[in-house]
Amino acid sequence: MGEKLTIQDIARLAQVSKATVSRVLNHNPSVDPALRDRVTRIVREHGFVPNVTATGLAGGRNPLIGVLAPPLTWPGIPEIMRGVAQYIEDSIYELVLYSINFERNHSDVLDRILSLRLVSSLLAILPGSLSPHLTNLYQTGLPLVLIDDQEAPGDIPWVGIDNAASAYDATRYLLEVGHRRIAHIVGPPTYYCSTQRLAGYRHALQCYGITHDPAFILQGDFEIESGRQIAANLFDGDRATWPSAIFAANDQMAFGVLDVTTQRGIRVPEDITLIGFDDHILSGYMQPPLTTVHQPFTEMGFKAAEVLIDILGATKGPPLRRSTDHPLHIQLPTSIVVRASSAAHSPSPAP
Amino acid sequence: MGEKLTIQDIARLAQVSKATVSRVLNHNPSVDPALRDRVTRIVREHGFVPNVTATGLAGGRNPLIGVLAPPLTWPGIPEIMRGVAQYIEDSIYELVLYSINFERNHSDVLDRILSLRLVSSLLAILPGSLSPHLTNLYQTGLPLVLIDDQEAPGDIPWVGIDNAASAYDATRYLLEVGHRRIAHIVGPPTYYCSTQRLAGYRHALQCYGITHDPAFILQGDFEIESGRQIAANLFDGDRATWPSAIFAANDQMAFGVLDVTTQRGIRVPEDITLIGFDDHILSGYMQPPLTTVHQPFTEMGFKAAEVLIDILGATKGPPLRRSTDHPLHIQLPTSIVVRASSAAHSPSPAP
DNA sequence: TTGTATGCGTTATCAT
DNA sequence: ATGATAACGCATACAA
Repeated sequence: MGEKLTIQDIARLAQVSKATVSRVLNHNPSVDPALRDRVTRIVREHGFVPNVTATGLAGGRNPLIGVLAPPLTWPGIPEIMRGVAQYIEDSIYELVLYSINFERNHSDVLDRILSLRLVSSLLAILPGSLSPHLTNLYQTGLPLVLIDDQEAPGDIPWVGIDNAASAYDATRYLLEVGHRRIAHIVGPPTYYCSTQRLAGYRHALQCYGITHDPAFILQGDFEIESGRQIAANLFDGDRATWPSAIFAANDQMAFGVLDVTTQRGIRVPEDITLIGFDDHILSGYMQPPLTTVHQPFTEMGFKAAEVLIDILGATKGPPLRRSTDHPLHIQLPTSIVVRASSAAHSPSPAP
Repeated sequence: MGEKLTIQDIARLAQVSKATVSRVLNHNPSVDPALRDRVTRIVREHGFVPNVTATGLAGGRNPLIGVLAPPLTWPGIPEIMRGVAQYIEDSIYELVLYSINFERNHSDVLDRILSLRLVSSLLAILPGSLSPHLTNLYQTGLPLVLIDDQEAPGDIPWVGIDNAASAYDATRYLLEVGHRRIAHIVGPPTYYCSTQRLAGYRHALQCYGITHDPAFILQGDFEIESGRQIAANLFDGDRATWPSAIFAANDQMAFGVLDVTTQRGIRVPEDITLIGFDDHILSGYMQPPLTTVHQPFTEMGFKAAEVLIDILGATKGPPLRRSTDHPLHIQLPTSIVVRASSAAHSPSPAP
């Protein structure tokens, strides 16, 4: 099993030339069926697997997919990677993981990765500051798929969710259980997902004919601490000015809000209803458990891997054949996970 | 930046032969300092990086480390991977991730991985049923490091914790705050860590002169449901028979216990004190937050990567030079994280 | 349809 | 100390 067989050995055993073995291995149609079977049998019998290194050198392409990912301890990343790994596992590809540390890595790291010529395709997860560089690389032919909610999707194949629609749904959910005074804690304004979620929130209010109250739009930064400060500030005000519900643009900020309500004895959802976004793995364990918008992280990873491998499969060696259709953007559906932070009752009977 | 320079190009630019450039690249001492500088400068100017594939084919070794890991959504795995990635990031190596699904993968998958000859070294995390196969491969020269608590460490380089000592510490902690009736929920008996933790528990009781009560040794299986059932069973009994404290061999079983205490209105820690093992990412968010033994997952990953790369560095090409010392086993220290499940008035941690 | 020969980019073994 | 040149294992253009 562990012997280092080469294509030469198989050729000798099958009484054919290396070239023929190679053709069989690569499913070249111009090979006699009988011969093909004989070679195939011997290959299988000996468990021969072509040396990836040699194949890569000779043929150009190798079955390696580079995955650029933030630290695996970030929320949602393990779930995404699980999906990626799941799809790749059933393919002929292998996964080369580049765990990037945004505080230390710059675009030269990306250059080095590609210079090694180990991987010739990339699946980038939340590339952040690397985005512009990746765009350049894509223009020059690098097969690339993005999972990114910080930048608006461009020409690059992209997998994600519809942030505006999801935020619309979350807000409408609150409206439908009777809330009319709904605040929104916004994420960093430079993030695409922040502005989209804000837009969805606004749109929902508009649809329900609710006049927009600027005091209910609260600027956060996705960190738990910002949720804490915003809540403290809000609850410092006269109770009459409080909203009856808060829609936080991510779960972490909602955690911050919960921290404050717990400290001050403000009841959730009786005094104030709370809904987050992401379905963080901790959300179901909060006190009370947090209602939130579930992001299908695993499915996103799975789909992104599928898209990339599709692109690779369609490629007949360099130069890469690019579809001239509109850019490939895949939006996966989200869903609202109702938990106790919103489930108790409606504050006022709906009309 | 993206041009495909070869060693030949550099040779031409530096007016030397490929061989010399190769020597400079590989820090071969037998090269004229002046020449070396000239070549080095040109290499840097052009950002030349040798093609990994070609290097691997010609030289045998490549800078690739295969990491065999369970699904990234398993407890502790992202933390371990974070440590692994952190160390590898600062080395010349790259990380090839093989996410293995224990329900589907068998040892033939391992064979295939090695047959590809992509990676020639492995870092295996909780290899489970792959252990015997890995042992064979190690015997035949595969550079390998294990992070595994299911099997007793053998000849293979190994990174982990001292389960017996850690369980001893946990039990002693309970004894020192006054408990004398301490139950232990044991993990699967086939796991090395289970028997070690049980041994540590027993040893601590012994040291405190406490007679061993078989009724306080409860057989679980590391799953949350077993904790639930054991607790239900325990609390069904006469209150006089209850222990005053429970030491669960992992946090998940402790979660199950907490589930039951909450349902039945049993106060923790007032009525019963609880301590777990692992410091699961959810433990600090339980109600009440769970006191537990912290496993230094990130450090374990970091250290394991360091050990493997040390081994690789000591290797002067195949055959691998093996140290004849005693097997390399590294035990990292654990620590007890005291939270409210064992300390009545400890503040609840901020998320 | 099949075999021969060349090349992929690098390292290593010879010479010089 | 440096330069040719032969591997490394495979794919492929070309010849047969």
